[in-house]
Amino acid sequence: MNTYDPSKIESKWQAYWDAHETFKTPEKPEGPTYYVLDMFPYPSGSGLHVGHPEGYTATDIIARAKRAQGYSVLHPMGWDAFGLPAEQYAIKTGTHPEKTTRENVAKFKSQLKMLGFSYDWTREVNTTDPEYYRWTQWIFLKLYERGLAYQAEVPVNWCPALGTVLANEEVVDGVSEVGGHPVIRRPMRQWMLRITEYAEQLLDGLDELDWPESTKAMQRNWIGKSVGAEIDFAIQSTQNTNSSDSHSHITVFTTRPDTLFGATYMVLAPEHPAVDSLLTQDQEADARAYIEQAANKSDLERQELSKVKTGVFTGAFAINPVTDQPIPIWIADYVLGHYGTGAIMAVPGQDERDYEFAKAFDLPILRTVQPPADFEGGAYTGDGPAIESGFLNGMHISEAKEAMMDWLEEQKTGRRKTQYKLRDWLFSRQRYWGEPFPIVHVDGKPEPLSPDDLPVILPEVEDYKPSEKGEPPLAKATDWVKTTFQGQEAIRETNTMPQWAGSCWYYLRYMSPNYTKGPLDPEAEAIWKQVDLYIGGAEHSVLHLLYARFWHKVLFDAGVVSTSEPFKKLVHQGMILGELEFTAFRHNGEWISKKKRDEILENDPEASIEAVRCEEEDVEKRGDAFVHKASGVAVEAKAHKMSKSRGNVINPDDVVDRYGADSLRLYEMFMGPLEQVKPWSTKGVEGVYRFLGRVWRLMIDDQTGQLQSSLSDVEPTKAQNRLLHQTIQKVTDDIEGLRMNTAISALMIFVNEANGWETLPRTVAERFVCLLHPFAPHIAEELWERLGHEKSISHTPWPVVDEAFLVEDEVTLAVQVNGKVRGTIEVATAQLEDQAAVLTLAKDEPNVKKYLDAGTLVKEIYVPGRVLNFVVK
RNA sequence: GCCGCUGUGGCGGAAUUGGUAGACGCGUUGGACUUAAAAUCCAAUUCGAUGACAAAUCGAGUGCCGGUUCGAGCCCGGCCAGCGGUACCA
Repeated sequence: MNTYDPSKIESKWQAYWDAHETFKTPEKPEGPTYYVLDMFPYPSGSGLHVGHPEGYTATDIIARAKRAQGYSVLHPMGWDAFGLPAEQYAIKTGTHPEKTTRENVAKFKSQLKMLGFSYDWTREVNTTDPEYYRWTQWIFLKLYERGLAYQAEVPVNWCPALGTVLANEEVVDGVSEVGGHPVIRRPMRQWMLRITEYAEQLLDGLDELDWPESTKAMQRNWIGKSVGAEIDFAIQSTQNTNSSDSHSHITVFTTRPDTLFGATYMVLAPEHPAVDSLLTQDQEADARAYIEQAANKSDLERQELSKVKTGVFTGAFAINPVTDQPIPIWIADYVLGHYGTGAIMAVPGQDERDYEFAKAFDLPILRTVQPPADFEGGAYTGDGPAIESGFLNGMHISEAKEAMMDWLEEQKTGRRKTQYKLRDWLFSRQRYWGEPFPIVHVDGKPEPLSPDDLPVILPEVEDYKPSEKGEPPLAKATDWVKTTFQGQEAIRETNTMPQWAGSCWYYLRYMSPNYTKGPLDPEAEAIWKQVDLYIGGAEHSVLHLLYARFWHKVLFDAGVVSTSEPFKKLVHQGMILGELEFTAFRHNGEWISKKKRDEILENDPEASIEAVRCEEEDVEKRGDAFVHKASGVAVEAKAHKMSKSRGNVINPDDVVDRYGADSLRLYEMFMGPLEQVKPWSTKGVEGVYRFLGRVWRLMIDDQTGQLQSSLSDVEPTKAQNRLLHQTIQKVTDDIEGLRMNTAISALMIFVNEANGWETLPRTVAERFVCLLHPFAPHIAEELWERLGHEKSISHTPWPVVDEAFLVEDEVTLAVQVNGKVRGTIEVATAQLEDQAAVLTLAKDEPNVKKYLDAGTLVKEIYVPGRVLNFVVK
């Protein structure tokens, strides 16, 4: 083995690491600790795609570098293995999901090992393992005990095709996120978690987190805090309402109490409980028809039809508490039943939606905030002095709000109120492959099991389908369902928990995966506390990350953990797209430009347009666009998402086969910034593969397989030391900042330079290998061994920068005239502070002199060591 | 619409604090080695102009328009485009 052959060295070192438990986490860490975590994968049947190794390589580099820097590192991996695909496969084929899961886990694990990640595999967790989910159930009991888990009959998103209820977050555009099946609303008895109780804390906690701004913004948006007031509107008594159980008043929520004088009508959601009692006889038929219609609309229809406002008058009136005037009460589906009180005061003068509705139904519009003179729109939502508003007149919005809320509270007809968009978490699913609830029902009343009765193990069932009625598959395990509780007959809860449950706390289990007295060992918790760095996809910005924060805060309040947030720093890796593709378009046999195509499609979405894939050599760049050489039309140049149907999927196994794991790792890190979306380039992989070949030949003579004769035990020269230490500094800083692409660039610069050296001092070579090792661990181990070391490089201390070597004798200084560089001068480092000498030197530079002579020197600016600028007129 | 992010060569991207724009890699071109090819190595490569060649010099240039500054890819104001999220949340 003389030339660089990744297939041989990679399997060799993977076997070595396994045999020596090289990456075992110290049980009793000394010195600083570092917990670096990947979002654990759902082990799907299709195996790893190239997106997985991106984040995993980044965390692995951090883990390896931190170990070398003397940290005790916790770097584990596991499986988020409950979930729909295995269950649907079971429904189709009858294969037990446990079997599918076991096989998929084995496949994933071997693929991860193939990439050389330094996980401590002795800490592997699997959410479907009864010894894991017993603690998921235990945490549920904690939630129950603290009043945070309850049952409710709620309208839920029922998906007939999947046979289950979905959380709001799992419904996208009215269809299921998984599979794209239609979803309808239907009331069912469900388990709920009171996440709303933690809304304020979940919001506040974000401020202290080192997370992407976009993710924090999404969570803030999701929690949706609004500060305002509740206002009670009395119902005007009339003889002709049709019900006797009359509501005496209706409460609305508003963020604009300052506009109360402009509230000219009121709107209830069709689901509002007071609707029945308000309808007058002449309005009843119309109103009931409308309510019926609204109830039957799916979410999708409600969204599609939302362009036009619809509604119906109830016949009843409410009294505006500040004007004492009666205002009509309407029903409309633009008011949501589940937000606020399900009723609003409509202020068409200052609210776009109310304005549209008022226009459509000819309701009075009153402006109570003075818009600027040039304002032309309908509703004015900006600031201005209050008008037509009695005691508020002249006040601006914020002042008027306070004054009105004070008045409402004095009158006892309203109160300050904070409202959240966040709703309680629908926590049950009618599925088989999930955690059973530790709950039994005695005479219809839920009873929590004792922690000693855990785990409640998933029973075997004949088939995995839910019943027609929507009963969960577990209901079919009749022997299991029938049980006793404290001597009484009882039936078990047959719902299971959603997939999010297991991932809400897995990062805690890694700290003490075999602990039997609780979800985690308090001693281990005291050591690791929280995740220092968490890397995973942005698609989990809200769901997983919000739910995990919620559970963590509950566990904090319960005294189980000592920190209030689970993930200190969070980074999302960007998606990897397919290779750049050029597409030309043809319409009726004629080549058309991309722009033309868009125009045609806009007028006629059905138009038949042929997309023709072009090779790179058939296109050229002209101006801003790429042009098809043969026809001269602009083509589309785009990297597309990888997909089977497009045929642009890159399989990591193939890349490893051809170039090795080190090249795949290195390439994925070299592509660009971690967080960024980036197109794949197979040529790029070849580039880093060539780099590793150069590294190999820098130290190994590929004729003989021996160490290069240039390698010797000599003292490094000044220049060699400088380059080495520059590289150490750059690589160390860049790893810390997760700038892997520029760290690799620094390694390349080193090798390019060192290739030209007659001798390569051994100490320099060794330290370079140390720097390379987190990125390309296999080749680094092999070179380290060949350099004569017996112990793995993984435990070799990280090279330290010696600043003394970074100092140069001479620096090149740019000399500008009027901000343009006109020449450079060499200045001895010692002389840099001597402004007069530097200026003299600069003025003598021939090209600079030319410009100085052409005008009058009016100003000299010198930033020592940086730049010199002459201003000439 | 609203929120967030991003616009730099033929391509992926550097420029960490306002101080020589284009590091590093890909591609391309030329050369060396070779009977030849592969592999490898060396050199050039933002665009344009001047230059026989070269050295060199000049002009333009970081999505667009304007501003601040001795100096702007970076700061400020106004746009445009793309990506992601969200959408009657009162």
